[in-house]
Amino acid sequence: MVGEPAKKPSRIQIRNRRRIMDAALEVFSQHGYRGATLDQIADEAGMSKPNLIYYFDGKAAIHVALLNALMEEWLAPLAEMDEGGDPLNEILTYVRRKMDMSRRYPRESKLFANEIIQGAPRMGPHLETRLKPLFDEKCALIRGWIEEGRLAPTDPQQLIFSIWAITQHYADFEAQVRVLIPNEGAGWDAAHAHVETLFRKLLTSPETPS
Amino acid sequence: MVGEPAKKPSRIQIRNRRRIMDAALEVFSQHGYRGATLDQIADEAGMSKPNLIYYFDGKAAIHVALLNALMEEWLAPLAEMDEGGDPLNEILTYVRRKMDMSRRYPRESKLFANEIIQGAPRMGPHLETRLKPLFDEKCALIRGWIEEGRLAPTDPQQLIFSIWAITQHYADFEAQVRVLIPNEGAGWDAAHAHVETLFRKLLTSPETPS
DNA sequence: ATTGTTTTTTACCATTTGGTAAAGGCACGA
DNA sequence: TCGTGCCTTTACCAAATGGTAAAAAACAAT
Repeated sequence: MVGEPAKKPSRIQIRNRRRIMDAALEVFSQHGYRGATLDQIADEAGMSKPNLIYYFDGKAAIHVALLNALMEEWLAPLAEMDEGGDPLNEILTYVRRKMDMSRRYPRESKLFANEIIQGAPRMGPHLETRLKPLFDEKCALIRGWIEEGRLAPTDPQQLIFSIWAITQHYADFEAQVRVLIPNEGAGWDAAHAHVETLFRKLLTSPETPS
Repeated sequence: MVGEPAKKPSRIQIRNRRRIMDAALEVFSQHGYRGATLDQIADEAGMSKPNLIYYFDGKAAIHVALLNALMEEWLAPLAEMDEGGDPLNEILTYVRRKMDMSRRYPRESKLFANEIIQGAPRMGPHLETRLKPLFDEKCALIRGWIEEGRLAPTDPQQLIFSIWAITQHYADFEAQVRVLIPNEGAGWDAAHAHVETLFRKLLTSPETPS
């Protein structure tokens, strides 16, 4: 029942695989899947095109490997939302971490955005198996908090969508934000403050005002 | 100083230009600029590839024509935000209209999203000349309302970003939403209600709670 | 019908792109 | 030092792609 021997990868393999992934992230996030070329990725990685193919089974394989590898760390902050903590604080902490990720890893955000906008043709299954369970779990957690009266009533699913939408907006629509707010730093401080206030009000204000 | 005579386009020209734009919207919004091919667009439009080129000066020209034409109607709801109306109502009306547009014209939303994510290479100038002035104008309007004490204090720029982010999310990330909320209709009613509550609370709650 | 103009098709072309074959280089243990 | 197996390069290729040339067809005006 054992599959292949699966020899452990050499130092060179590890180094080059990582270089390829880095390069692919750069290129795929900027141009989308079909817009990216193996030549670009090879250039960026400082190696030849056939050498890419030696390490990965083609363009699609690189893309899938990237998406799958990044999915884990991208979801980590949500996974860490803890039953034990203070509800408001847990959620706001999540919001803050997502904002930080948008600022520090815009390429990852754009990579996912590209993939999803185009219908998630290569990530669909992974969404089902990895994202959906986590999403459902955290929705249940939030719903529990609300039922205990520790948060203002809100639809947990929609809440999480809002958080994703707003935080990722700053990474994905960077180009637009920069046009509209030409200050250097693109007003990150203002963005942080605004987003935090927005969700704080949503989650604490007891009633929907008229 | 007159340019070309600019004869008025024939009926056939109008019809075919429109057919091409429709087809291009479909294809570009699904695959992004580089992912779209003239053959696909020609197929979708029911005509031959050289015939496309007869009507438009190449792939880039089609794309730019699409973006520029759509920019107007896409911005219309924001333009209609009126100084004379009730502040909260004006903004919530804008939010509702943006939600409707996301539901009814997801292709347009995705077209813009693709373009912006990839750095707005073909729409940059248009952002400066058409979007920025309108954005600045409406930010000033909102700032005025806040100074008159008719809205809770908020950064108008960030407010508009949030509105865009959330409303467009439902169109752009449709694939993800459908995986996470498999109900038919993708929970549009819940989405509408949630978004309205979110911004209502932001704009009316007088103080930032602790 | 005839002529001039607009529209469409057919047949190409050069470049780009993902991918392959096969030989050459290189490190490293015996 | 000599293989042996891992890594890299060179030289290709077939398909796809944006675009062109020019003839044919459709149409409009006389």
